[in-house]
Amino acid sequence: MRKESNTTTRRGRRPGPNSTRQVVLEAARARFAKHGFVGTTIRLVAADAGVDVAQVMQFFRSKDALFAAVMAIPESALERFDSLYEGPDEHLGERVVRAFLTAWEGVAEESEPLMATLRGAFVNDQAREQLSDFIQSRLLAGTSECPGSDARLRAGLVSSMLVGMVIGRRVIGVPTIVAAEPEELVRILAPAIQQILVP
Amino acid sequence: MRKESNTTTRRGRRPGPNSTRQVVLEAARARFAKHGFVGTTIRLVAADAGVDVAQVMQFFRSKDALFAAVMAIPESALERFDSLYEGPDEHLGERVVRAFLTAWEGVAEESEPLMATLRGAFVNDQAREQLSDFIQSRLLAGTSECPGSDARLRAGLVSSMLVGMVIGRRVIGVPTIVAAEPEELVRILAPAIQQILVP
DNA sequence: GATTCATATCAACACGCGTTGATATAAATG
DNA sequence: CATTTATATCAACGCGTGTTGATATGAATC
Repeated sequence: MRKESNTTTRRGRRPGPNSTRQVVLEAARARFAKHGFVGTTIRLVAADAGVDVAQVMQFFRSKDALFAAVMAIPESALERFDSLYEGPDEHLGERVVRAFLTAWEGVAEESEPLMATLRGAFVNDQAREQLSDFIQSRLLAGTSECPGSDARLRAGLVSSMLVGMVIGRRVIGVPTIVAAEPEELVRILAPAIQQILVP
Repeated sequence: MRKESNTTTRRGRRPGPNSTRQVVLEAARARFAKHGFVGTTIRLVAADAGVDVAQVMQFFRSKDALFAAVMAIPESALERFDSLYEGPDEHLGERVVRAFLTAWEGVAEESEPLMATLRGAFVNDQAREQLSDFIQSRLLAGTSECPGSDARLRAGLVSSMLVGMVIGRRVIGVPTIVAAEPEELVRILAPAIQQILVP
């Protein structure tokens, strides 16, 4: 021990701006969102990022860890659902439908982790649990839960069904649903969702 | 040419009852339904059926062909949706919800191909198309389509959302939705579905 | 009994995957 | 300059996969 000093005396080269790590993460986000967990290979992600394969393993420890880093749902997406119950009750359905549409179809930084989670939920346990939690309790985050009611079930069903709509639009690619304008979806679905949430 | 005879004079051993083929098909159906396309390996199917791996490839030509044979949606499931529009209009929503629940949760012979198609739709193009067709036009099979209306979109949305509910129940495993009784689901969802279908 | 075809078994192939180790370059410190 | 650490590159391993070919057994026909 040359330099007793403190418990931590940093020597040698300092960590850089982690620029390549960021590049890899973005490439992985896009791949996972478009092709799912099994459809995405580390080799492809590395190629997309213009980086060696081993580099990916050095930054993230494994494919699962990389996926976990990708599907961490960003704060902006969560906030979108947190304040949903604030406002007039008669427009709750409309706000909920809009929240789902913009969260899953908005900017890539927000929608890609959600798509990755969605596609991964069929194959990866961590993604399945994350999506389960999201469906189960995200809509309820802003409400006051009264026991003995079926509010939990109703909120879960709404989330589950709207996720189903997103799947029809972004995964299965049902022509009619894909072609529909967001506003048209809101017009059709809002009353039904409203009816489920506030019976 | 020893025996000129007709163009087809069958010689040698006759095809048996294809009993093992049936065993393989059932094993594959169960595997594909529970673990999806990529989660199912030919070796596991063969093991389940107590059969050699090469046997599976001999009966069905490839893994894709085996999957195609599995996910052929059985007639009984289709009929369930064909006659849905017959009956009083004010109970249409209820009938539709019930049809989805029994089709996807009924006897294995009917529900397993549907589950296999559903899980495979995220990874296999053939399954994706099959599910797309199902969502798009199965609910409309019994109705008279008037042009210029959005009946197609509404029916597609209903199917897509109810598939979403099934996913929450059978794939993601959202606790509250899993625990719900089918009758409770009908009670909550039927009015909303009704409202979408007959605006 | 010889032939012909259906059925079954075994061993192997080629491929892509996630992952690892050895090693080279580059930058910041003593 | 020497050392330490961060970053990058190369080549390979072990494994499981779908798929194939050679070959044996069994039953129906001539």
